[in-house]
Amino acid sequence: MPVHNADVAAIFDEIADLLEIQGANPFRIRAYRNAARTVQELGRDLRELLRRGEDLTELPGIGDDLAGKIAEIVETGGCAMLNKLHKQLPAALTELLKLPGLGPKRVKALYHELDIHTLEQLHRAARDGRLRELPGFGAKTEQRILGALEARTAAPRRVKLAVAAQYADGYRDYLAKTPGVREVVVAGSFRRCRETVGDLDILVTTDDPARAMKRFVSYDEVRKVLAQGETRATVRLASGLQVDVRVVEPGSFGAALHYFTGSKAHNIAIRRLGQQRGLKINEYGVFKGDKRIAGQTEESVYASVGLRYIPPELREDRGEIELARANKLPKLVELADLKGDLHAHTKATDGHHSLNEMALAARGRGLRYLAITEHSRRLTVAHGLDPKRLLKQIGEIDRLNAELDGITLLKGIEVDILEDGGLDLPDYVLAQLDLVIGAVHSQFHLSRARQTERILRAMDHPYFTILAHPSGRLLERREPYDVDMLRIIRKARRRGCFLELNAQPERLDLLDVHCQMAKDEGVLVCIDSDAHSIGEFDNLRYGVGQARRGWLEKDDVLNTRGLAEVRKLIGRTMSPA
DNA sequence: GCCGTTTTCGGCCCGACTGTTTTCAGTCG
Repeated sequence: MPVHNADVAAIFDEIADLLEIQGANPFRIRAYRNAARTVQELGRDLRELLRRGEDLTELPGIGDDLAGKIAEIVETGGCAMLNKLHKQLPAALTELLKLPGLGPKRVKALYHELDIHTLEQLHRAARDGRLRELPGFGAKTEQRILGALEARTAAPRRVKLAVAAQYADGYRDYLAKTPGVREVVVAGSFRRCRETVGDLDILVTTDDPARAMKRFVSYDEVRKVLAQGETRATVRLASGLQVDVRVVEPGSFGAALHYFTGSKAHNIAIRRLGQQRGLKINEYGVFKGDKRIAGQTEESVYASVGLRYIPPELREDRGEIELARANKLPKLVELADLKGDLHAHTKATDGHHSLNEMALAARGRGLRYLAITEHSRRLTVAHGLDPKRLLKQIGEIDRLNAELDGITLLKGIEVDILEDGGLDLPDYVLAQLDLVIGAVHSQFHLSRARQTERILRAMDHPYFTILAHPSGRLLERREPYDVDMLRIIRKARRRGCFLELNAQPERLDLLDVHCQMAKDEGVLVCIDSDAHSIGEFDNLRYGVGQARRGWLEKDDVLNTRGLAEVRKLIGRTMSPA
């Protein structure tokens, strides 16, 4: 079985868990966790890096020891150190750590005092009232563990960004109406535009903290108050979503917003910079001794450590701090930069609105061009178009364009890439289109080599313009297929094709790390709604968020250009080689 | 275990809330 980056990360995380239960040096534990994160988010395959003989110690947080362990895991699939730990502690203990209220100290106590090392044993002991006898445990802790065990299968862990937005907007508006409240901002991974969020983090500044806190916990969607203090509280909504609120006085707004936006890794890096300058940075401000020298705005926090303001989407400690110091941060693309959308469907296939309705809706969003790209015949569930129906639509688009004012429809197709890399429609039809989007909708489980060859071959087709949703993942439902993205991106550069960043909330595909890779290789990305109805043009905002997480600037995005230039760029790829 | 505009050794971010205590450890973000 090939070893993936995620497998290496899982091993490092398990080592960290077990070391934690053993009470090892916390900084050593953190080193394993940092390495797991680095590997997970790398965007390039460790197998490839090793094969090319690249030096893994160049990666942040990877030194000689961890580089050696990565090589060992990639080669053998296992890790001697983890095996050794398994001889000392049962592997299942790491499952216990995932329960709320159970950290390393308590898990250690459970194991040594009660010989508990599985969830089943824990469940039995909690029911029998044996947990409360342990030092550091009590009746409440026992109840909490029991509750967590019994609710375990319920409530999905993370929700898609677009779903979180529905809850976030309502809660924010409700809090903003509280007397005394000045600002309400949804921070956390939501503000950083992560594709999924685990909870909502809301920051409130107010002159009357007690009143704001009281109002927070009495929101009508609150099912349970999990914690409540004077400045911080946590609730669970009826939907299962967890929401944290933090209340600070207005003078701390910037520092609190920075702290509450994260990411954790970014915050740690910033605080370390502060420390080096003799400053202490916390959620109340930046302090020199007892004196607050910054914190009213986020800009002031960054300035205190000699940095330019860093947009939330970049705050992942992936190199943004070094660029901010050198004043070389990218000027990220914005929603208003988009001039068109190159992927949409109508009711001719699986969409819900007509050509005209889609055109008017797109124009209403300020777009100047919209490509109609139906599915092709092979996708029968979507009522995909055969040559005859596609030719008919081409005629309809030509007629409609003659009438439309302020927007132009482009003629396209989202054609299936067949298993052998061929396209699902004949050349004589594709030749009549403005653009051809190729998409993988079947055979997701081919080997890496075959899947990559399949896509590369499709991209060699003279009419191929854009690769749709390049990884194929569906959040929470389907993992990305195994492909060599760097080869695909380099092929796109040679062929003059483009990669789509599909803005559907469950896709958000191109992934952020691959956006960066495309940018580095000089390949333009196209942010498309893939709208199946007039409301789905809203999704472009999530596509832009993802692009920003991928460091893309206006010039890195194909459809920030006007129609004439886009025609020129896509026309170049359409001419048969 | 990593790392270096003070360092190849000695550091490594910082604070709130809960429950079990009777001054604080553990957990969480």
